[in-house]
Amino acid sequence: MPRELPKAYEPSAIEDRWAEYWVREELFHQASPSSAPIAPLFTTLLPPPNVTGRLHMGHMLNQTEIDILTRWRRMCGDLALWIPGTDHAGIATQMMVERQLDTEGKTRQGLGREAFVARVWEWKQHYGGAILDQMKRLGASVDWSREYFTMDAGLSAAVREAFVRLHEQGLIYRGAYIVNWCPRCQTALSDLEVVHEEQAGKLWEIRYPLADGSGFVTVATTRPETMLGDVAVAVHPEDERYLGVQGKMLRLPLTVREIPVIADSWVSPEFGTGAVKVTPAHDPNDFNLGQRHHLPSITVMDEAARMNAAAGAYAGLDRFAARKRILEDLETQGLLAAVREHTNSIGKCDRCKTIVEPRLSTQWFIRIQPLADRAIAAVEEGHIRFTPEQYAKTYFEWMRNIHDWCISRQLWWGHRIPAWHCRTCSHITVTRETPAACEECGSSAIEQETDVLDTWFSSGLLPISVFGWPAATRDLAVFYPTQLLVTGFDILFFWVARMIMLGCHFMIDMPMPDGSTRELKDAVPFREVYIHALVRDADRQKMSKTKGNVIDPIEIVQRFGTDAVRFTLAAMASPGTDIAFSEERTAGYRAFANKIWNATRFLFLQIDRAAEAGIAVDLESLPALAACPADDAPLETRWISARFNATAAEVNAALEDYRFHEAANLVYQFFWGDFCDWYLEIVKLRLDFSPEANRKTARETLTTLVAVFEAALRLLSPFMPFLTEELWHALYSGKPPAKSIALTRYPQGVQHLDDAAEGDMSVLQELIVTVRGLRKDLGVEEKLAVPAQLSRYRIPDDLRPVVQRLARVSEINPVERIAEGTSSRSTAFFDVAVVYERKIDVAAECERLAKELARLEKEAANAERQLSNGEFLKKAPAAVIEGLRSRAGELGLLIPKTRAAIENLNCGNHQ
RNA sequence: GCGGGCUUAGCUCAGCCGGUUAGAGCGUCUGGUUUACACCCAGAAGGCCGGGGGUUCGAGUCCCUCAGCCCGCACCA
Repeated sequence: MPRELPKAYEPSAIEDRWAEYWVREELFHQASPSSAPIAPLFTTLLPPPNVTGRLHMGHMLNQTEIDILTRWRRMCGDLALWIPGTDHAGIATQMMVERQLDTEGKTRQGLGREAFVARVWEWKQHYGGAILDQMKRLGASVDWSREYFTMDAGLSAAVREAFVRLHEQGLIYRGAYIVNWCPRCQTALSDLEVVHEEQAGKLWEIRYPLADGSGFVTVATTRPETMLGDVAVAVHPEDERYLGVQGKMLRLPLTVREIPVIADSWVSPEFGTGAVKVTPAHDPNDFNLGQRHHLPSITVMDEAARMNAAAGAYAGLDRFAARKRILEDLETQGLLAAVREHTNSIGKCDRCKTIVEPRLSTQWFIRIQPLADRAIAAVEEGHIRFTPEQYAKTYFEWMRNIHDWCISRQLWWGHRIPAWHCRTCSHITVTRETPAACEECGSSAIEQETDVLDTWFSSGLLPISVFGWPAATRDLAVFYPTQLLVTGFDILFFWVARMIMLGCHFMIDMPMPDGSTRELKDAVPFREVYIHALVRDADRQKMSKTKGNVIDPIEIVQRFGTDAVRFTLAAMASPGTDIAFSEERTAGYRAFANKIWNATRFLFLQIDRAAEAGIAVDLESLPALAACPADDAPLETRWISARFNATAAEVNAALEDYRFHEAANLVYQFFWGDFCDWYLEIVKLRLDFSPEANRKTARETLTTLVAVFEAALRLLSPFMPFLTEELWHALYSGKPPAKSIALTRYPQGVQHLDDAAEGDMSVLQELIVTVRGLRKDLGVEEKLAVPAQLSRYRIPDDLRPVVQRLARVSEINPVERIAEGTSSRSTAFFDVAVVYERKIDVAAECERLAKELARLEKEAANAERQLSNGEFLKKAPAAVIEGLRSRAGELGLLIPKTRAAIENLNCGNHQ
């Protein structure tokens, strides 16, 4: 049956079809094995994108990397399981729906909690799948039957169980502390959800009069509006300037209150005036100070950061309006002593960029130290390995300075905290099942906590919850710990660190499948973490909506094809280095795909021609053939097999270490450089199917050609799954040995399969390239074949036509000595000359030779020096010395040759 | 303040455990429709590997230092 491919590679024509096929056929479904698995496991979780998300380059990089590894491991014979899902993303999703309501003139509050949450679910059903649909289109080889959502019933039950258990263990507490508060979202935030920005601000110095009228104490502040909540002024106990005022009372300006001057060594005398106002309700440090000195707290702002009744005349003003007014009033009263320029770092809400207000409020916290201790041990003891390694350091840095985790959020969308407040006795009941009455006093007047949990609480449980924890499921027994997590550094603390803490904490209590006690090494959620880089634009700028330099992966994919974009990301994904994404590069890899496409067309043409001559390729035995050609096979056959095997071995080794860029470049180099540029061109001469030709040669050549090609497709498959799937199916013309190339075996390869063939071939290649260069120098027209002379080397007879054809020479004759007056080149293995009447540019040639000679002499001197150095001979490895010796031998030959050539051209007279 | 990273060809980047002549893609220049491919083929030019010092038989690679750029973390009002 003739195989036909359109002339040009058109990715859009094939990709949708295969993407749909892979999902429809459930090719990547991985059930949990019923007995102990015989193959190694390869399990990984998709970092769950927000349901509100649209796919961006970061997702695409992440998915490309995981997919390459998963497809590779699967083809290597592992039980490969990649689990997809989405995160409910509390604040982000709530904001999205609120914005939608806003366009309808509605508000969340107007709707009420229940209706609002219903509305969010509705939104989720409608739009929440978008990002996963995009993922399907990109060919991610995930098990769709295991898709999760962090608010699914099962995962919600796990969340509740985890919360209750931590509470029972005394690791969850509730209390009034200063937290980061977003006045727009009107919720508490964890430290991680606050992003700090350096900003030019002011430091105001304000005079607080002594109550006895004996003068002032001048305080310095960046937040004058909070002064209305001041309860003291603090100075360093040994600060001589203030020794006299310690313990005295001050009159707080703009109010009728009097506050004391207290002494605390936390105050640094160098900063500002050395006197600091103390506002426990609006600053974390002041809060601590207040606790130490048993001071009251006065909250002067409401949830929206407007001044409240306690702010007296300023009540109702927004915090910044209040600041302005207060400064004006102080100025008027002559109490503003100075205004200084001051840069400080301002905390903003990660989601909405509103300036965060430290606020005293009652929240739920996790006592994190015990969890952190174990999480540190897990990495220290090597149970979890980070790549690149430096991230382990970052991880430790954070873990060792960790603060308790504020897990309550004043939102409606999320996992509601399983705690019930008793209106009668105000006891709080925390239970797994919704209680009917207060566990303390039995009153039925109980109400569930209105707060929900931080989104990262549920995603932090994913490695256990996706497998059915707290139940002791088969999945959990088999698949936990997972092998690998691939993610970006931006969620190292948010997510990776939390999974390690929560995973270790809960799983250490769960016995191993055989009933033995679980050790830390088996309690970790994953054994390896690979942190990938950031995708930037072509100018290395961070992509951002405000800059307008966001590259939409879908748009790029439409223009260049998924395979080309995947390959670009892989080829640029050197661990630890950000990716400057450039379209030119992607265009280059589409060209690569097109190159393979056309090589395939050539191949099919040959198969058809052979078939017409009655020669058939045995497709069934193909995969076995690429490995090991016969000893008496032609050089190019042995060479391409050796090259393929070496490439495959190196690709496997590179993937083992997450060196995606090396793996990709190796395949690229092999396919384009070795296979297309050399092998196909050589083979063209052997593929003679005419009756008078040697049919055995033709058949064997064709078989090797097809076998190597088929194996190379498999090698490329994890990187370019669509193209390879299409061509592989086409090769087998509708009768493939498997449902997908993704289910075939990955070539493992062997290094040094045939070094002799590689060595011989590289001399031949050098010869051809050298002659081409000579032809060019002599200005020989491209079409014209000219004679050449060769000494010190004998071309194998069967390759003579190949050299003639590829070097474009009419005849290449072995000679004793190259004739005088011809243009020649010498290498370590041969001297070759092209005979052509056209005069060469003698001056240019002399210059080239002079440069060449200088280079060779320098290198020779260098080699000489090393080889006469006793220390070198004593300490350097034998292979290095041997290599240098043989190179020195070559140089000893080349230098006189080059000198002779210079002589020959009479260069001295042409300078 | 603490921690980390980067600086190699015009551009974007590779260069693993230190080892013979530092690579790729793009761009540039020259010449080309040859049994698939102009999304192609052939050839070429282009590098004191940021500066300085050290360790070593040997340094782009290891150490120190300086300069420039970037990124995390942090309660200094």
